[in-house]
Amino acid sequence: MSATDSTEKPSSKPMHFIQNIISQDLASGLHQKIATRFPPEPNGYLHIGHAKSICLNFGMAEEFGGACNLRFDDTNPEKENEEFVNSIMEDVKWLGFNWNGKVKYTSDYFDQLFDWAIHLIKNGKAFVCNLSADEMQRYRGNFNEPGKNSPYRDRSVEENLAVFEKMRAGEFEEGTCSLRAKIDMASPNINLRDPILYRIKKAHHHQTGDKWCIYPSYDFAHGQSDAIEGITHSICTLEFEDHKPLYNWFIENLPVPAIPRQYEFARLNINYAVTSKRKLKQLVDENYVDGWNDPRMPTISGMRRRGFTPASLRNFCERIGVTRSDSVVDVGMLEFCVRDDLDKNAPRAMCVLQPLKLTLTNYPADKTEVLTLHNHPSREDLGDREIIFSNTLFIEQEDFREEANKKYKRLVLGKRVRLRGAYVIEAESVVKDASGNIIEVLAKVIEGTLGKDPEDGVKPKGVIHWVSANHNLNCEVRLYDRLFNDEAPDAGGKNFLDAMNPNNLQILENCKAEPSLAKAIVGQGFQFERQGYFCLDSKYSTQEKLVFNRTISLKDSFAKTEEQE
RNA sequence: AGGGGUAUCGCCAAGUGGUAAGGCAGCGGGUUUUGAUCCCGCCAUUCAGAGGUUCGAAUCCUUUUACCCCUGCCA
Repeated sequence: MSATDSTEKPSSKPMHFIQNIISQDLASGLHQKIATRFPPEPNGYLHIGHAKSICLNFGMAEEFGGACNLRFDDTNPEKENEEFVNSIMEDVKWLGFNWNGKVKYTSDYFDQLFDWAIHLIKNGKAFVCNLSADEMQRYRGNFNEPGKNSPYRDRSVEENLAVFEKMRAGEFEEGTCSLRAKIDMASPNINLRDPILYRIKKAHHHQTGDKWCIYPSYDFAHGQSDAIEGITHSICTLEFEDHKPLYNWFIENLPVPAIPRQYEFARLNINYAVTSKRKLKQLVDENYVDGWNDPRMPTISGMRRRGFTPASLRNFCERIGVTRSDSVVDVGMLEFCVRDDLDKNAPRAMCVLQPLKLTLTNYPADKTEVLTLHNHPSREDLGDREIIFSNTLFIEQEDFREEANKKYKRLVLGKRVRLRGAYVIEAESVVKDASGNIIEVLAKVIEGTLGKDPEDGVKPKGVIHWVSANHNLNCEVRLYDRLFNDEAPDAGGKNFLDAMNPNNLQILENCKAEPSLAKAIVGQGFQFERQGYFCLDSKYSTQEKLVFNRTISLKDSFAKTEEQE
């Protein structure tokens, strides 16, 4: 909120169509205050696509001074449970949103919904149908042929009332009958061909227990729940557009307390990922990943465990926009958003992932120095930390080469490099094992180079990170790569499992982290200098054994130039 | 007797009759004790195609094409 908003217009983001609709409704006086809702079904964990919907619904309420409800759309007890309810609440809170009042459930309205079903029956607009599922499908017709009226369509109001009451009393088996709206079996919109309002499900419900054995359908429950809650703008995804005439039919034919309006936007798709609860569930159930919150999953809980921040996700949702056209956002956009946030806010630290011993020949073996490093190159408020320097260090294996061309800006035999925050050194010789692997590098410290360039004018080629061999934390680091190699794993008739990236996880043992990382806490992101952004793993990290997840690597233009040669 | 949607740069996306914003990616260059960040520059004579209206069209009209959604007692 800035006092100079009016003068910032040229740089401000243009409004998307939902914002336009809301501001017009407010300007015209249609609404004094808007109300939205985020209506997840608790049958799985939330994913990045839900984040878009959350940001949109809660975002509109925030932006226009309205309220947003969290409402569990719990009309199908067979697929839903409390675990999902809890994870969803946690994810919404973590993203930084507060729902209006207490959590709502569609099941809170089952009594009212039942009364409204009676109302429809009494007005001759609903009937109990005894067609089986198969029969009903045949009566429904198809895209090219109109449906036929159910033989039960003309039951009397009295009979319908009586049979519906028996339905509710549990006198019929599942699948033997259903309550249907009496609309138009010839409608080109199949949703209007006498849709089901209630079906029998003798299932225990996570909120209402065993009170009901009939449950309302999505269509019969959603709009009326919106009306009960005074939702003004009911925002959903494109596939529900065909349901809108039905949504409005209920609103028009029932004595609802308010008139909500439905608006549809395009769901989020991201390349190199799947975002379908069914497929994500399959990855979990068949153990391709380590649970719904596996750091490779595009679930909100997975991304949280991976080290994504709420700000990065919200910024991402802001950047991708809201439209009605199907689109596939490049995962690079998401990666940019995390890097952007973490670069600005994550304290820096050093950690050697694949250690190579480095001995400084002219530095006393019994000497140590305490060096002070800034926690962030530009954020003084993030403070400083101390690092111990000694004559035996670990550097990254890939930061040393016996010989290299001028493009290689790291340590080369006979050449110089700067040890981050410490001295410039020059490599003198290497020690190899029996099979010719370099197991140690010997180098000398160039005197007087702490915080200064060498006096002889021979500047180091680059800077590498390091950690003292006797002053570090042994830890495990997990490097994640995309779960799929195919940018559209589930496009066409493909089996998305065939596209899985076999190298989506690399576990590095015996990494060497600087001692300050002992104070790391779950949820806090660090930049391991020159490597990327990392965070403690909430599941496997312990006091005895630190486990870090790589959230995202740093942009690596060197890797790119190397590739080209 | 099918219906409902959507098409603007590799990817998102503004634009609503006055002569194509911005971001991501990419490509050059500068700064840098992170090959990061940051900074500067380049990146759509053209808006799915074809006609038409107009002084003027991504925007209006006609028509064609492509893609997405809908035939659960799922949401």
